[in-house]
Amino acid sequence: MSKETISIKKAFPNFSNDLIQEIEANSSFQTFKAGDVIMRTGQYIKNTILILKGQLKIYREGEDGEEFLMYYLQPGQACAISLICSTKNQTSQITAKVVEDVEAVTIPLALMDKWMMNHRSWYEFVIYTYRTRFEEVLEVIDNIAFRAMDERLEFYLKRHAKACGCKEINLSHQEIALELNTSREVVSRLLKKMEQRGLVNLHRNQIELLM
Amino acid sequence: MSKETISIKKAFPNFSNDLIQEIEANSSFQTFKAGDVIMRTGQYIKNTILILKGQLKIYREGEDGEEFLMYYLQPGQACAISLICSTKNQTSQITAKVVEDVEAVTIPLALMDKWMMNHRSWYEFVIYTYRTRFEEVLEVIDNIAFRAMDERLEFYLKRHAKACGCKEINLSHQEIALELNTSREVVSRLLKKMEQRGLVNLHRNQIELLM
DNA sequence: CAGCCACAGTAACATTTGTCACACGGACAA
DNA sequence: TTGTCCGTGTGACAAATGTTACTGTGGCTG
Repeated sequence: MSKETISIKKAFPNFSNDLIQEIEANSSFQTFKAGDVIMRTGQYIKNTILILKGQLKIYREGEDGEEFLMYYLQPGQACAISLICSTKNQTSQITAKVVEDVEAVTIPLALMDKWMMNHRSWYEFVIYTYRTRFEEVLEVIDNIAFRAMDERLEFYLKRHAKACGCKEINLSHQEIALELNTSREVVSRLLKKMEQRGLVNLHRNQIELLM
Repeated sequence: MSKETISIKKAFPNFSNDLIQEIEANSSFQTFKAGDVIMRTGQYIKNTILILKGQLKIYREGEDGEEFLMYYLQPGQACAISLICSTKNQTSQITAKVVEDVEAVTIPLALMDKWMMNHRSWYEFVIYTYRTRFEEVLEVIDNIAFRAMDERLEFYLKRHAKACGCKEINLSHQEIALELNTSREVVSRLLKKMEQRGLVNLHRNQIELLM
């Protein structure tokens, strides 16, 4: 068994052996460096990307270059948007940026439809991806529609901690401000209040979560 | 050809004859009155609903009963959420309320998977629904993330006019405020400004769009 | 007609968020 | 060491939005 097969199996344990063979025969293995932008708003989507290793963030871009974080992609996941856009020659509505170096396989969109019909495990994966991403996006809407910045910041920090699996968040206030589409000063202000409430400890380039 | 067959054919022209026969054999025809709540946050989803006539609005509910409009459903459409939740015994994340009296067919979720495999036109419909709803939700995120209330109000009015196909919007300021999750006074204020800019004419219970 | 009610307008004020200006300290390089 | 960034903290102010309170008006009903 090739090294690649093993890592696909590991990241996507529910895929059938048939499917994994097909993936290997038709996909290309790629790596991306932290900071790379894999997909950009307005670009045509030609491939679906399955993440084997690393981490991506998916965000929406405003007209004046503002960012707005939607969610993270991790090993065993795929970009719902790229799955959705498959049928038509669609342009991407979002931007994907590498957070941690990524290993991935890219699959030509043309195969999507075929696999949906022929591979039960692929079908289930796609439906599952749709569902979970849709739910995630609904949660994002809740946050910006119903909650003020202080709650959103708290939510953001918790989500980040969960994604990286630790309580130390190594981000500058500026970076956080970008992802929440607010300003650094506001983030500093709110973090200071959180520190006073005993929810975090603040260090240079690091926020220690106490929740 | 039964009356029902005709209206399904009309609302869903891309469905194959086979599929329509299956729908008729397995679905139940239902009507709902304006104001009815068809689906509510937290409820289990047992059916998919295909709209034949009328109009629904889908919104998200906040913890304190706030509403937040996501999109409208019209004839020829189905609730993406109900399609998505199909596989698992999922509870609804949204609420659906009837705007104009609705005629619809409801389909047991159990058939979804089967049809996905056996009916190409159903498969395409589902994928198309996913895609368009996802895009719509992304647009909603743009609005609340990047735009101030005045722009959101403008967008809301335009969308509403489009949905009802006319330039006269028969809504009170209070109703609009609910859907945008703001207060009536704010809506009044902004509408007044829009009137001064010559974008609308204001009447009792009616807003006339001049854009 | 009188009374009631929903809708709309508006002033005054509180709160939240965004913006500008500037100060401080650590890290690092010349 | 000195100077230069970068990240952070903070005060002062502006703008947008939420809140409270009150007014007027039209339509409906008893």
